[in-house]
Amino acid sequence: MSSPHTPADTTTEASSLRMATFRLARRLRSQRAVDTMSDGQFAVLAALNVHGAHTLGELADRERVTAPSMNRTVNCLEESGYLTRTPDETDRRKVNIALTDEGRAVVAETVRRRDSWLEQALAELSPQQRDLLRQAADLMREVAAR
Amino acid sequence: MSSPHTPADTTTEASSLRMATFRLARRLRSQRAVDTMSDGQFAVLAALNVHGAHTLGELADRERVTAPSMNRTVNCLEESGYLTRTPDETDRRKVNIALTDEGRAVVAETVRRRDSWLEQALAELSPQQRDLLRQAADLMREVAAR
DNA sequence: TATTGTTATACTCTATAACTATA
DNA sequence: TATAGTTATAGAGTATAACAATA
Repeated sequence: MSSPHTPADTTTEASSLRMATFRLARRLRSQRAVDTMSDGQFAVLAALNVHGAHTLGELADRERVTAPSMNRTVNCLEESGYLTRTPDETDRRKVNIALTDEGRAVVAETVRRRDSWLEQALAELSPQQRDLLRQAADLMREVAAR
Repeated sequence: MSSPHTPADTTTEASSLRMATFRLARRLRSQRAVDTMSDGQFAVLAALNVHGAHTLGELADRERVTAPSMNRTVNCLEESGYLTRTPDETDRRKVNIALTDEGRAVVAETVRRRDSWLEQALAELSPQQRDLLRQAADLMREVAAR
């Protein structure tokens, strides 16, 4: 047992990493209040930017949302001119979704803006600490892919 | 420039950590699909559990939501019997919000359930890798507190 | 008949504005 | 008059169910 007002045993390895992850994620999310795009919208543009064109179903699976939800998000991004829908040549039920040049530009700008706060925070750490976080990021991706 | 379908320079230190953090946070969040409580509701119970009683405004500030939003969340948790509202003795405009025994129990149970997936994932890593993540969690908390 | 995408509709969470009670 | 909390109402995002088009 610890002090009177901290009765929870939040000291396990997993709890510590879970709480740290949620806290940093929340902090990063609050930092992007400057731009108007939602997390979900940006995640779609980022996925298209990194992995190339997707069908609607592929995007929905990747982002773990339903097809109607993804459809709404894609509609919004299409209206904004950030992506295009093109019927698939070989299977005309499918729709290929791809970034426009403007979409690519908005990804680059959003990444730049979102990362600037984190870059400043990392700059205050030692080279050893930054290297540790770099390795940790790889492990976190590995764990998340499980 | 890199390969044709990966035009973004998402390879900076900050981008890598940001993406890994969001990805792991999303994975952890999806893993708690078994319980009915939302992230926001659980965060309130966890804050009360760790830091003791709060007023409504303090909870809203801590969770970075508006007072009406927090009010709704607190209403829901009060109906479920997880917390109590008590008018403040010295300033009767304020309301002190505190966990019930049932609230404390549900925090402990939820933490246990949410962490079990992560514990299994961590068990597949080497002791060195787990130690690295332990240190990284401390650094992430430090960065988030900035 | 199965699959892909879309539309219709409802629910949850959050926000702003307006209101009540107390300082 | 200012502050803490609450209520009223609206907007964003997500879900399930139903539908259309194609394989």
